[in-house]
Amino acid sequence: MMELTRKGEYAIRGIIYLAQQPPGRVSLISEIAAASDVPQTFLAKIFQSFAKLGLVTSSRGTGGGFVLARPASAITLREVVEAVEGPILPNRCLIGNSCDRGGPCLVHGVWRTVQTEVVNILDGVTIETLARTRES
Amino acid sequence: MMELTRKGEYAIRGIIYLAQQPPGRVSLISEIAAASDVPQTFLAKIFQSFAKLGLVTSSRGTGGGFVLARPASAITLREVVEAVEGPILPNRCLIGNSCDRGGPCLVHGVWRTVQTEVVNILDGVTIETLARTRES
DNA sequence: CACCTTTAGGACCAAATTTATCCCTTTTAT
DNA sequence: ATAAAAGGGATAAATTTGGTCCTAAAGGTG
Repeated sequence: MMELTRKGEYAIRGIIYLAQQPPGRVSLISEIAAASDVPQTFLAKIFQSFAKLGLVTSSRGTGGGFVLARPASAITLREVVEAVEGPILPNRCLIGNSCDRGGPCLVHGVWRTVQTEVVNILDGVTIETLARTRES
Repeated sequence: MMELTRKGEYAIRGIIYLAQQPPGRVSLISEIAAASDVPQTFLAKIFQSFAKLGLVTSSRGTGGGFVLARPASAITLREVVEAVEGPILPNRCLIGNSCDRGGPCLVHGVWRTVQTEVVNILDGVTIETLARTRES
């Protein structure tokens, strides 16, 4: 359970690739897709999300492509994951605290703890850190 | 992301109901389903899994039904969740450490941390605790 | 034994989600 | 103009989710 989907994996691979380019260097979606080993059209959708959320800057036409909108050290893994997978919510009842069935559910507190922990971990990892990691 | 499915929710509701019964009291699947507000045939499958894993004891025929196989204090939320949702694996690459694409993936360590944290949280909560919780 | 009750297990199915692909539009540089 | 790129919508196959249904097996009871 709790699995990241392909979309999430692709998103991470793609943005790490961008972070590994020389600062300011514009990358084509075709280039990122090839390097990250991700279907190009699918990755294009992912980067559209990134652009809408302000994680990357896109430009069209000749010489266009994608660049990080902020330093990689200012983009967290949480932002990247949530950009394509939505908010980290281990249980539906955490949305608006609506557990239904009369009264809050008994596991509410546990899931809130899980959510907080996972968010903290992912917030503590930047794309810069990942881009520099050699292994592990 | 990371959402528990209905199956997981139903599993938790069902086993908490069992834990709230007087010790040794046998419950019918129809009774548990009605009380937990879960489709009966679906819950039956869930309790089959519980029985196979030794979380509950089942008996057939007149007077049959389900009882906890151990004290509720000795059944963790993790066991219940994993019984129906499979192991807690935030990323596929944690299965056998096979990240593919030549070399371990850069996020491997992060996902392992997430996995460990979540497992620890869920291992720290017993069904007895949940059964006694009034709210939150 | 015959019959009823209850779980076990397999087959099946509809809906939702995932994992894409395709095509046309818009923007921009030359 | 034209070519190069991303933007955005429609579509679709595959997989997963969320069930249902039917028959079998096991265990009591008269």
